[in-house]
This record gives sequence, structure tokens and C-alpha cells, in this order.
Amino acid sequence: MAYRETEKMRQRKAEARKRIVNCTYQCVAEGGFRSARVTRIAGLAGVATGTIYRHFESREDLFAEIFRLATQREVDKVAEALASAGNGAERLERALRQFAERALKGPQMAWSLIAEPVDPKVEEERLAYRKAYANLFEKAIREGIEEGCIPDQDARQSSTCLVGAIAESLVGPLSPTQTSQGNSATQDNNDPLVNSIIRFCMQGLTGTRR
Amino acid sequence: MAYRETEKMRQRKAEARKRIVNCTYQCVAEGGFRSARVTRIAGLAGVATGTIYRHFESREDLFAEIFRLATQREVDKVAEALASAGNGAERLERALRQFAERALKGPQMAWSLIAEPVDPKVEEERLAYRKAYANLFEKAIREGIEEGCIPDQDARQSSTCLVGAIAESLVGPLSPTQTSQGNSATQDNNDPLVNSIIRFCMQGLTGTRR
DNA sequence: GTAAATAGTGAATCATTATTCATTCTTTGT
DNA sequence: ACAAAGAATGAATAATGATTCACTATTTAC
Repeated sequence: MAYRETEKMRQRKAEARKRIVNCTYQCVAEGGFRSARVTRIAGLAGVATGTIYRHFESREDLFAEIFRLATQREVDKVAEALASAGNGAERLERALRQFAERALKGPQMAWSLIAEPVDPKVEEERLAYRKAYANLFEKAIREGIEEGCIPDQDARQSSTCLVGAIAESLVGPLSPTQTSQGNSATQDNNDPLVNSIIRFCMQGLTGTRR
Repeated sequence: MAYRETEKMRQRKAEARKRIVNCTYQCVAEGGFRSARVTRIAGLAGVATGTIYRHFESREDLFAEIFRLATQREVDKVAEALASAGNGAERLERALRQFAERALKGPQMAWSLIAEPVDPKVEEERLAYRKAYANLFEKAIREGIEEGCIPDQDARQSSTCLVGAIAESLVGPLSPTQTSQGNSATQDNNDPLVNSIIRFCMQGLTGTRR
């Protein structure tokens, strides 16, 4: 008959958690997972190191959550592009462009999501993330096949190839040793890198030169 | 006027070094880089831990060398396939098949080379390795373009996409959590996975359905 | 055989951070 | 105001394995 968790407390805790998440996100966006120290995160969030562990089982779990979060944003954007107007092929093209352009705009985070060496739990999230893209693409490919704008093919396999082709094409340009920041001025639709990635992908999909 | 390195000694050292390399290779082929312990390697090679360090600056350097070695074998095989008879498109197809089939035959090593999280120096080797493939493919694509069996395109970009598409397609099947060993009986030319990867790739290249 | 030089050894050290937990501080209900 | 419960703290700990280095053994040249 004394202390019982009250709404106020619940909120305060939720805020602290959110702060931790945000600061971790920031650290990762700055220097990737590997260099994000629990101590620094705690410092930024204005809590003690130990407090992190009242909210997350472990550093890895925290990272996994951050990965999921960052990932979800990207996947949502691609899903959005795929939900727009037009036939399957057109929508896929828009989605691929979205993916690539967003990555080039936030290169450090994109690199961390796509290629940074990470611990097993986070790597698992990465597999899920790639699968999520592949699933989205797969659906669109199937639709394209039904509509007749994409020839019949193993939609699952093709979607995996799309993910691989685009990710690989980005690894070089994104890798921290290469990146000198300045790519943020990327004009939409104009990056020749993005254009040639997309050409290959669409050709692989449709078997049609353009 | 006493000891001077003699041929006999040079050989003995070379042998020890080779033994270390071989044992490391074996460890990696069994459990990947991450789980390969310097102590165990030394034990297998029949030398003291410290001896490793008379031959290699650090564990990372040792690993980098093993990576280079393993990689060279694979790259050579692909180069060989690309040097065979036929037009560019045919040779590329053979090369892609070679790549995929060999990977499926030695899944743990292939996974380590393609997707295992590794330290920076080794990651650098991985970038070089992927670039080596891309270079080979690029050359073949250019030849194909000249021969007229592949339409004009950005050969460099296409080669990168090829590497990505094939690597991504293999990550799932290769990943240690998925692999239950048994794929070694892969009959040549018959694995449907390999076939559909290749179909996508060749289509992306030639813009021609088959 | 001897001394100089190098090679080999492996137990002890080191370095790095994530994680813990005894303690202090806050909140709550009476 | 008090006690019960929980939350927060952060200095101390722990765990892990790579790396070192003082020492021993071996090789060579004379």
C-alpha cells in the first residue's frame, strides 16, 4: 500500500526511453553502430549508463531496435512509392529510385543499414529488412505480371536480385571511406548513378531495352 | 660472424607459415572468421601462439591474407570461365554459374567471403574482391558489346549489379542458420536457384527474354 | 666448442567496454 | 510524515582473447 506505477511515471519513463532511442539514432547516424558507445548515448540522453539497461536488455537489443526503426522509415517510403499510380513497372521504377536517392541523401545511416558489419541480433534485423524490401518488390512484380507490363518470371527470385543489385551499387558510393558528405545536393531524377542502376534493374525485370 | 639466415631456415620458416595459413583456412572454412581463435590456429599448426606473430602483424592481417587467398581461387575460376570459348554473353553466363555453384558447394567459406561481418582490414579485402569480379565482368560485357551480342550500356554499372544480384541471391541460402550442409550434391546446371539468378542477370544484361 | 644471432615459446598482460549492483533518490498511498 | 516500492545512479567489475616479451632453444660461422 505505497508506491504503484502511475500514469505520470509511465509517461516519464516513456520519455526517457524515447530520448535514449533518439540519441542512439543520432550516434549511429553520425558514426555507425560500431562506434556508438553506451556511455556516450547515456550522456547525450541525460541519464546514467545503468538506466539504459532498465529500458533495454543489452546494447545489441538497443541497436536492434534502432535498426528496426530506421529501417521501417525506409521500407515505408518504398511501400508508398509502390502504392502510387501507374502500372507495376512504373511503380517499381519509382520505388527503386526512392530507395537509392534516400540512401544517397543520408549516406552514413544508409551504409550502416546496408553494409556496416554488425552483431548477430542486428544482422538478423538486416536480413528481415532486406526481406521486407524483397517482399514489397515481389508483390509489385506479380501485379506487373498480371497486368502484362512485366513478363512472367520467378517474382521472388527477381525481387532478391533487385535488392542485391541496388544495394551493391550503393555500397561503394556510400562507404564512409568514399563519402565526402557533399552528395546531399542530389537533384531528383538526375543522378546518373541512380539512372543506370535503374536501367539495369528494369531491364532485368522486363527484358526490354529503353 | 655467427648466425645468418640460410636457405634451410628460410624454407623451414616458409613451411611454418604455410602451415599457419592452411590451418587458419581450415578454421575459417569450418566456422567463419569470427570464431577462429588465434590459440586454436596455433595449436592446429603445431606452433606457439607467439609464433603466429612472427609471421603476421596481427590476427586481422592473418585473416586478410586468408581472405585474399580464398578469394583468389574463386576469382581465378570465374576468370577461367570467362576465358572459355563462345561470345561474351555465353561466357558471362558460364562465369555466373561457376560463381554460384562453387559458392553453394562450400557454403561456410562462401558465406564468410560474401556476407560474414568482418573487421575493417578484411572488409577492405572484401571490397577489393567484389571489385575484382566486377572488373572481370565489365571486361566481358565490353567484349560482348563489341561483338554485338550485348546491347550498349554502362558496363561498369552493369557489372556491379551482376555482383550484387548474385551475392544477394546467395546470402539467404548460404547463411549458416539456413544451411544444413547437404547441398554438396548440387548437380551441375540443375539447381533451379542458380538458373533463375542467371536468367535475371542475363536479361538485365541483354534485355532479351529467353 | 663457442659465441653471436635469430627463432620459438606461452604464461602473463593489456585493453576495451558492456554490464552489474549496492546504494541513493523519488514517488506514492495512507 | 512515513514506509513501501520502484527508479536511477555510476563506479567497480567482468569477460574475453589478442598481443606481448622475457626467456629458452636452435642455428650458424669460426
